Amino acid sequence: MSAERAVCDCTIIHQDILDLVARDLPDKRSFDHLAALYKAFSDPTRVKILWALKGHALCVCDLAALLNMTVSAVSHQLKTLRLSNLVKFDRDGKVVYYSLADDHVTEILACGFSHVNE
Amino acid sequence: MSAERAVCDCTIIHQDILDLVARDLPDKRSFDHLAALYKAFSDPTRVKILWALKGHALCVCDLAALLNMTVSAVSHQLKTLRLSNLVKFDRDGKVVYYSLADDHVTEILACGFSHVNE
DNA sequence: ACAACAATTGAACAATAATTCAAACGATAG
DNA sequence: CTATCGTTTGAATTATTGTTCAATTGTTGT
Repeated sequence: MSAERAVCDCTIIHQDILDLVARDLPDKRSFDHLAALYKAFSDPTRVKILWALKGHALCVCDLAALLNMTVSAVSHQLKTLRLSNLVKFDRDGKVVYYSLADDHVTEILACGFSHVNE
Repeated sequence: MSAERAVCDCTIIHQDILDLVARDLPDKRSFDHLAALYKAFSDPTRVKILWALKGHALCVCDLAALLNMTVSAVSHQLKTLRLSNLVKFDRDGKVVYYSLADDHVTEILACGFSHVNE
């Protein structure tokens, strides 16, 4: 009775393996971070932006022209990329130049891309 | 006049670099696939599932117990992982065992995880 | 100070997504 | 055949998300 019931109402079939897996499972926070990282890559527009920034720093206007999107839409996406620490920016007068934050971004892009072209 | 207006109403600042970037930009389809791949990894529940399956094949009930979630919720997520070709399953009587589809999944997991623990 | 331009922001809207609940399916055991 | 168990499915609900539009910020040139 009472609220002690587990969420899984099945017979746990492989308790031994479960314990084994659970023992060296990273903590919740790690998984949240990992998922958040992938989420930043999970939109076509954002992936295109990151890909375009791989070689050259570009301004918002360049990206908008390249992707055939409004400056506003691109800027919104750049903000989420900023908050995920995937891009950095440099202001030069009125123009803001975006570039990749570090080499990890390129690596993750390459990693996923090599999977897509199996 | 008329509808020939580009989406970007700014002065295009770096047309030369833009042409350069645009020339060897993969096609739209590639980016869609890439984003879809990352999207499959973009949920904490799914990442946990994939991580747990890294070493051992597990049944739905095991996963539900491990993640402290309902069997239904886990099954729904397994379906999206199936549709993304990230997991495969094997039926043995009433029990369905899930495992990773191929080594790429492990690689992508490792790639992201190494970035999270910079 | 003022106008012009690049970029950002916030509200609004439509589209997606994750979980819950109830019902159904598939396989096994009695 | 019926009951049971593991799993799947569909509808419903709540929460997020990507884009648009209008307004604003920040910088430069006159």
